[in-house]
Amino acid sequence: MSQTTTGRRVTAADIARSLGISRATVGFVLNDTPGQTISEATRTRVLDEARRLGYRPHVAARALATGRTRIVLLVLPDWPLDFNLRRNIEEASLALDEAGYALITYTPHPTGHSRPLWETLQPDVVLAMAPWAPGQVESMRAAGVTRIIPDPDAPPQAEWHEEGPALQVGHLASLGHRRIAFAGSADPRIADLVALRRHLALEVAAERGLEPVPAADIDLTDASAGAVLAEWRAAGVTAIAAYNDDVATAFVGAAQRSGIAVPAGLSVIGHDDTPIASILEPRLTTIRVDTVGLGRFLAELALSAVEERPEPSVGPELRVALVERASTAPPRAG
Amino acid sequence: MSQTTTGRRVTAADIARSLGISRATVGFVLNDTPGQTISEATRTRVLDEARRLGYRPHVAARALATGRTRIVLLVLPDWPLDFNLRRNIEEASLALDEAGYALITYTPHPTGHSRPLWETLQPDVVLAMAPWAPGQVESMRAAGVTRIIPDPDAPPQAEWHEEGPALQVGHLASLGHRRIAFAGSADPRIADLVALRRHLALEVAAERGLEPVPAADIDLTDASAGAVLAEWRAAGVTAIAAYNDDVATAFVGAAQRSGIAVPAGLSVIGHDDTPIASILEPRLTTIRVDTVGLGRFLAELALSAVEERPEPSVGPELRVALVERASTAPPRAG
DNA sequence: TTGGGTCACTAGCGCGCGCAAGTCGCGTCA
DNA sequence: TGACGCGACTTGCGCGCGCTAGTGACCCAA
Repeated sequence: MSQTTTGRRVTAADIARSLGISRATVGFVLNDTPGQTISEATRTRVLDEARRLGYRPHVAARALATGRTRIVLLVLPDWPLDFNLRRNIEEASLALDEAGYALITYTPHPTGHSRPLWETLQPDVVLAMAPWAPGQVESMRAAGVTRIIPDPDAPPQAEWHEEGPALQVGHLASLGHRRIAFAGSADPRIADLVALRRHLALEVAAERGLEPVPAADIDLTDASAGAVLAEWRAAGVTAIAAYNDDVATAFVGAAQRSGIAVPAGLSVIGHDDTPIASILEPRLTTIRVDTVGLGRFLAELALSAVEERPEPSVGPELRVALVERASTAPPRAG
Repeated sequence: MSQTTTGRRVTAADIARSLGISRATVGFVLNDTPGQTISEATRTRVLDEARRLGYRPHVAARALATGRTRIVLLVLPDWPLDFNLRRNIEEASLALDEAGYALITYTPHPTGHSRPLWETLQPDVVLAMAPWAPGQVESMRAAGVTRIIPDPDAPPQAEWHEEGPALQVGHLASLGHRRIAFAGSADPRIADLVALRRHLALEVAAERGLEPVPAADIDLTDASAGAVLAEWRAAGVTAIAAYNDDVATAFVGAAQRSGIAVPAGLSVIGHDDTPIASILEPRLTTIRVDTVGLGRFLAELALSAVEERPEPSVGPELRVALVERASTAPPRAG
């Protein structure tokens, strides 16, 4: 028996009426309200009746009464959602769900004129993975959103968890490579992240006293990897650190097409450990990121904002890790 | 001056108080309530004051009062969101926004145990692009969702707007090709759509009295297109109709790698007219789908459900169109 | 016997909004 | 002159829920 039978939705008042008790009692039981003592008998009667009637709290009514919507809005950049990000979001969604919050993802489009979702949804928290664009913060504030992450008032701090490039370069260097190149993607939507990883790679190379790292961004949709590779080979490059596994794949393909064996003649290391990395021949050495941990961290961040407790610190389990496979090897002697 | 100044949110009552009029009048003005006569003077005073105070209606309160959330939930399959689909959604979102509805997209994940979004959001309409999975409909009904599209009670009807394969085969046949192959994608997530397009292609070929169409699904992540192509060539295939532009691209690449010129030695036609189609060399002949029209149609479908008016019929502008470029040509004589 | 202190509840307000029903003054027409 | 219609409002309820401020009944110590 549920609301479909009666046509009207089942409310807490229905439960109370059907049991001959007050609405407040029902509310206390259903919410486990602290500071209220309810006899075990009543408690189970309420719970059973709620189940029997198919009761579902009315979210709008609850939102009106509490002043919170229990919605977390995750603003995504206009990227192609890569494998990791998707798992990430899913994990965050799961963790938030357990805490009674719904995670909704949203990609504002520059050309679209539709009202941003934070106006229509009035979420408790708005979360983004990249810095806010100008105007967004004002728009959110005007819409009544008070909890915004990253905090627009805080000084810009170091990007999260970007230790992959250091691991890539470190690994290649420890194998004995001296001339390493960094390969990015030319997709304009991820330009910031590409630039960041490139910067970090160059930095680490300099610290380790390697020769200057040449860098180039390739277009995955054309054959530009081949041309870049030829250039780099001419310049004596023996290893490539790629922005992600897709870019790495493009270079492995280009190498094979020009008769260069991987890893004997060229080492390539990817980033993200996407499924393709372990399928490819040779299997890709890459950087694994802890998507599950990252997702939970994201959820924790949102919850800490809405429940006003201190921000979680990045745990050690969020660290990235090197996954050594078959696409890297010491440079050919001589 | 807005609610950020006072700390509390601005309500319609604030406007009324500040103007010395009743809350109802404010409501009538703000909603353009039909059947109410409001003097022009009062109307502008209310509107001005609302703007001055930075009034935003409280969505939860409105939802509680009206019984509708003005949310449309679009359930997406676990596909990689291709270019067209994204444009599609964006257009639908825009059209719905104009009508005062918010479009939220959601991908239920089989492994995720989080509550489906239709339970937490209580949307007015739930919309999907593919048939419902078992259990989903029950879950939605239990959550109180009454408007479900496609209607689970209606007999399964022909899929929307799938005329692309017929156009592909028709075009190739009219160029003089007699042995045409259909190339699908092996991605399991889009297996249904691939199967549908394959089926339609075979059907049209049979109708046109062509020789039986060989078909194969390739994995875009490996080199399987090359092997398939070799086989087809041996069987006398002169043209390929591809599931989408990506698959077409894979075959163009495979052909070039084995020294077959496109379109002189092999015709390839794609589907979707993604950006890559016009960039590739040779530029891809493909099928353009009216994403904008389709998006508006989707929005119209949702609105018709929520406002209980008849479903829109598919307009002629939603038809697919052949985009003739450089990857198809008559077969080589002899 | 009385006062105080649990325990297990109930009465009822407030959240912000939509809207049905009522009010009041003013012109119009028989 | 009174009935009536109409424009321009106001009064007030209800949506479903959370939760504060009670209210009895019962027990126990003084």
